[in-house]
Amino acid sequence: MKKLNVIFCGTPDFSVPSLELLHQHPHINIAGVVTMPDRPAGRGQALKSPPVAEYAQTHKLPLYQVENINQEEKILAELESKNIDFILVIAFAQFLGSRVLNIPKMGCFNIHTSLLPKYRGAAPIQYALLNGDTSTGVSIQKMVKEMDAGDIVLLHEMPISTSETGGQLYTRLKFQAALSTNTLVDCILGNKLTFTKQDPRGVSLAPTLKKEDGFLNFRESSIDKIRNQIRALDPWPGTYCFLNKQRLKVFEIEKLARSLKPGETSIEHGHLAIGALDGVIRLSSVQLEGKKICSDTELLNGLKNKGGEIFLNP
RNA sequence: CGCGGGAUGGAGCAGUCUGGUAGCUCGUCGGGCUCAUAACCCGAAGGUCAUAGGUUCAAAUCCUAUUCCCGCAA
Repeated sequence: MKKLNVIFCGTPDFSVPSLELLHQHPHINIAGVVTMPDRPAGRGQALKSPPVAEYAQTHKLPLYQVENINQEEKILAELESKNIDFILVIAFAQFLGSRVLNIPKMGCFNIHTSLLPKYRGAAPIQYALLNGDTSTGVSIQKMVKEMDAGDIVLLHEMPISTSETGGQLYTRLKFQAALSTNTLVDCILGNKLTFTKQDPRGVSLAPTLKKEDGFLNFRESSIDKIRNQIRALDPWPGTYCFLNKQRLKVFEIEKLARSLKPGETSIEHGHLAIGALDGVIRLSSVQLEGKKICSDTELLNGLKNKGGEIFLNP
């Protein structure tokens, strides 16, 4: 059987297992890997390659690192000349213009980590958890010019456990995405692709999260909302409030059988407690800026100024 | 050299500026009180102050270098 020529577009570690399975597939030839440029990252701001770029370099795949593929005339012309069968896009972080969409004969397929048409956009995993959904999944859509609006080719539903964090779900979806990639390839090779239009009534959006989305507004939130916010945004961007004008990350909370007004705080019995809309929350695992994660009891043991209003807004 | 905080008994911290007996809140162990207790009272153990040099009569503290941890930013 003739090998299919494929271009892979992706950037973070999330994309790597899918690229790996694709690369190892006997009937696939990776004609190109497109990813973001190296960026300064982390403490010290050392230049760092995206994980997909590292994989491509290790396995000597043709690599294109570009800020915006749509503006790279030379690379576009080169890819157009390669007789590409399809393009696979996973967590690429770039929008594909019509010129790119028209490169492959079969079209461009995108792996999206929600059950489309739900949660179109950049942060579907977090939004599923923020909303307390009990299931999510992996969708593969045939890309069109509108973001995540293409016909559905493949759906795989997965249950979400009540205590699952964003990081844990991310990891599970990462490997399911790779399995779905394989299924997609099998469907293409067997000529068994089906295309299902997205139901416009089910569309919802999951726009890119900002740091401020991690701010815990106890005064105006229910306990369930706070709990979902904490697990959805763990490990990124993380959730926080303020303690004596210092940033305090919050990792775990408990419900306390006490009575406090929404926004009111208390530090009795070694508990850092604050009132939410429908009950009292204990911040049982926290981290002060520059410090390590510890329990609220440990934090209070070392705290000198234990009086007054301890939570402040930015 | 992106900005900044930190390393002190088992935990979280103070003490460092201004060098001179190792301190606080807990935990642990022993005892007491109590019907009882996560509560209260009394007592005890436990630290070569991250590492290596230097200054000094004397260094957790001042100087130099190194290692490790973390927040921001990306």
